[in-house]
This record gives sequence, structure tokens and C-alpha cells, in this order.
Amino acid sequence: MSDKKSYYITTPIYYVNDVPHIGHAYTTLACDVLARFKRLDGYDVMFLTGTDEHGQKVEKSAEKAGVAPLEFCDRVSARFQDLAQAMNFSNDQFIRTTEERHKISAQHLWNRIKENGFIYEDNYAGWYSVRDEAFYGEDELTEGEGGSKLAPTGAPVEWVEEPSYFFKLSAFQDKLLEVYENHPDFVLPKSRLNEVKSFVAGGLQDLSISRTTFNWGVPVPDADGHIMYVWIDALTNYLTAVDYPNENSEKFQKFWPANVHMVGKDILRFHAVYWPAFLLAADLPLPDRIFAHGWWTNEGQKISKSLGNVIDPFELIDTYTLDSVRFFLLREVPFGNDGDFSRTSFVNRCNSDLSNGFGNFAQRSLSMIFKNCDGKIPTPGALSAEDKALLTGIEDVLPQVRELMDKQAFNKAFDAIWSQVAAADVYISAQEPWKLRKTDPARMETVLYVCAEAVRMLAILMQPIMPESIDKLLGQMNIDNRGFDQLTDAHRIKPGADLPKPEGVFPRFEHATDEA
RNA sequence: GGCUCCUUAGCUCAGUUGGUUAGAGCGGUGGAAUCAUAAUCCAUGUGUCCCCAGUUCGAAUCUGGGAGGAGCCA
Repeated sequence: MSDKKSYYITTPIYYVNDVPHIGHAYTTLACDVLARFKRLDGYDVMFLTGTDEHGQKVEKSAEKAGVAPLEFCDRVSARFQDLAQAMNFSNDQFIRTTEERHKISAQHLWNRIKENGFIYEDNYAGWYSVRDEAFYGEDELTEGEGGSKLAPTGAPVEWVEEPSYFFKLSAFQDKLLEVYENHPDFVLPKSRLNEVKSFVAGGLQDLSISRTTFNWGVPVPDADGHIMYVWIDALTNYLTAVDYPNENSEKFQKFWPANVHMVGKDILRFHAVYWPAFLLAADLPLPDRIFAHGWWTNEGQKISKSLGNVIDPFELIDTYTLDSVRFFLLREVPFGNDGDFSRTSFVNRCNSDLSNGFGNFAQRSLSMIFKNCDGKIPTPGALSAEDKALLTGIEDVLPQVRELMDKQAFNKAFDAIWSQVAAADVYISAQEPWKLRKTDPARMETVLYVCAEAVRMLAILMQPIMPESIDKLLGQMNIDNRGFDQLTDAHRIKPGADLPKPEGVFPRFEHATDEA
């Protein structure tokens, strides 16, 4: 491992009871783009995703399927690994909570918190829903058919009474509020931080963190029959992946604490309240940032299994090509907001930004070079003010994008890049190399050189979001060095380099003609 | 029920600590060009800045009230 700066980013681990859908793809995509960006920007990156495989629900699902729990997990976890493959995710690890290393890690964390006096044994009594894996207060319940009790979610609940270990969450209220106060970017977007603050300010109750009614999980150390309950097990994966409990390991030293835990807004509380409390209780440093992103609707409608409008990422890729999907998901909506997935806006966005925008600029530039410069990158003369303005405009975009990416403002970052695509189109229109061909071939070569250079730099900037397409494009241009350190005039594209007949890399999409 | 946030052009949204003619992208309309994936470029917006009242020399921007919507909590 080098002494480069480090960047550790995580997705939540996905619950194996679920089938991969657009939401999973979205969360991991955001992390993938950040991970790729940081690698290109010279960081050592640890990008982690994986599956959460414990719990009563999994145990029951396995039973229903007639297989052992682990076999069930193997099967479903594989679907998430397939998704990572299909989406071209560049995760460095895929962790599973059923791994032995994780058991060791979770138990060690437990012991450490216990030694510090934040775990105690008591009895738990209350209404519990297996389906939701959550406890409910009496006043939250509604009356169902035949007098049965139902959770607010409509799930059946049962009265549960059992011994349980508790985490002294209540002891961390002030410390947590202090964290939020001193690190205003600890939770983004800001509106989510406000929610978290008010939740914590409203008072914290101790958490039941073990169960005795099922077996599929990490056993509580020295406590027969107790299994760690949900979050303390799951969240610890972020530590496991960097070698915890071996705090002296190179990985741990380099990557902990994490820079960003990416989460969906539904699990923000666990990451922004429970997780830092666990870490504080174990004397471990806190991550820099929890980012809670929004949800997608489908053609304006809330997505739900019962409505049958779940968006299948595999199908999407099939229909629209991978990089278009990647691009749309992060370009269309301010990250953090909810967004609507509509076929019309998808086609509009991809056609105008990719096919008509960057794709067309690249194609017209390279094509003119191919036809008019012997299939080689031309040799430029002295650069005019316009030439320089375009190139420095693109160079200047990197620091802007860097800053925006550090705030997970994907949509603004791409905005900044695409404003330079527009500048490039304005440039070529003004320079009119197709006229220069007859009037001033030398100047034409300079203009086309500048265009090729613009394509090179823009493409390098776009790698994180569309790795496959850009790889093809840069491949056509024979550009081998693709890091962000190449975005200076010291690394201009080489005159005389071969340029084969260019092929467009961004397909144009047709609007669906009619609703079915 | 409590708390927080939102409501700006046809659509999606920007609008910094209140200050001159309120912006962008997309779409629409007109024109130019023809190298390019019929792509591109130029021009083009008389918007009740949700409503009402107030503070101020001056408010989309602050205060109060109201309407509609969202989120978190109970």
C-alpha cells in the first residue's frame, strides 16, 4: 500500500431477503462513481459493499425454501454480486456477514462496548413484528381481523418477553448532539441532519441488542442462547472489512474511519445515531459523513411490490445500455432528493447530453480529423486566445468537480462538466474547421487538434460515471494515461498519433411511440 | 398531534449575508450552418417569485397569519 491519501466508502450491506432492485443499484452506483473519481484523483480507495445475511426473517425464509440458512444466503447474496458485475461496480470487497472474520469482529466490538460499561442485561417485553424486524409500542398498534394486533405497517405483531442485552444509548445523547454540532457535514443533506438532531434531542432509549428466539446470527459472547440483534451485527461490517479487530493492520490504519457511509434515507437513523454511539462506546473514531439519498418513483408512482412497478436494474441495462443508465441515475436528480424515473425523461436526458452533446462533439471532431488529417492527430500551430480559453476552461473544471464530488453533489458536478461540452460546441461552431479546410488548412489542423484535446480531457473527467463507454472512446484515441493528473497542458494529446475511423459510443434512443 | 422543510417560466430546478432590468437546463418559436449520431450554433420568456398583512428607503429573500405539499417523530 502506498502513502497516497486514502478514501474509504461503503454501501449499506443489502438484506438477502430482498431481490436486487433499482434502489440497491442506485446506492452502490453513487459509491462506485465516488470511488472511481477518487482513484483517478490519486487516492488509495477502499470501496465496500456486501450482504447482510442474519436474522429471523432470513432463518424463516430459508426454512420455507427448505434449505439451510447459509445455502439460502449463498444463493441470494450471489444475486447482489451479479448486480455489481452487471453495473460495472468497482468495489474492492464484497463482504458477507456470515463470514467468520465478521463474527470475530462483531464479537470483539461487543466485548469492547461491554467492557466500557455500555451493555447490560435485562428483560425485554413488548410487541414485535417478525416481518418488520421491529418493536412497537402499544399505542402504535391497530386492531386487525378478529382482534389481532397489527403494526402501523400492517404487519402482524406478537407479544414477546425475553431476557435481552441492552445498549446504553441513552448515555450518548449529549455526545451525539455535540458531534452534530461540531461536524455540520456529518450528515448530508442538511435537512436530514436536522431530522437526526431533533430525534436525538427528543431523548434516546436504550436499545435491545440481543434476542433469544432465533439462532441465525452472531452469538453474543459468553451468553448462551443470545444472538446479536440486527444493527450491531450489520453495522460492524464496516469495521470488519478493514481488518477489525486488528487495529494495527495496515488496512485499518489506512482506511478507518470511513470517509462516507452511503445509505438510503430509510436507514439513516441507524447510521447517524446508533452507529456513532456504538463507535463512541468502543472508543473508535467516527466516520466523516453519512449521506442519505432519496428514492425513485416509477413514472410518478411510488414503487412497491404490490403495485408491481418495481424497476429491475438488469432489465434497464438491457433496454438502455449500462452507461446510459448509470448516467441518468446520477445526472437527472439532485443527489439526496427523491427522483422520478420516467422513460421520457430518460430518453430526453441521454439523447441531449450524451448523443447530441458530448457524443456528437467527439464524433464530429474525430471524424473530421480522420477524414482530413490522414487519420492522425494533427500538429497544431500557435494557439489562439479562443483555443486557449476552451482548454483552460476544461482544465479549470476539475477543481470545481472535485469540490462538488466531496459533497456528493453529482448532479452539479456533471453540470459543470457538461457546461464545458457546450463550450466546446460553441468553439467548433465559431472556428468552422469545415471552412478552414479550404481557406486555411494549417489553422484547421490547429482547431481540430484543440477539439481532440477537448475530447480527451472531457472524456477523462467522465470516466467515473461512464467507465465502459469512455474506455472505448479513449481507446479509439489511443490515450493510455487517464488519471486526472493528465488534465494539464503538460500532457496534451500527441500530434501524429494514429486515429482510426471513429465510432459513436452513445446510442440515440427513440421515444416509446405509444403506451401499450 | 409535535417538530422541520418546501411552494420561483410549459416541465425540472438555481437564486449567496434583503438592493439596480429574477436566472439555468429541457421544451416551444424564428434564423444560420451542413464537419457530425437530422446532431450543432445564434436569437427569443409581459413569470401575481403560493396568498394576505407587516418590518424596511427597498423583500423571491426578514416577521406574523393562511392555503397546499413533503419529511421526521409520537
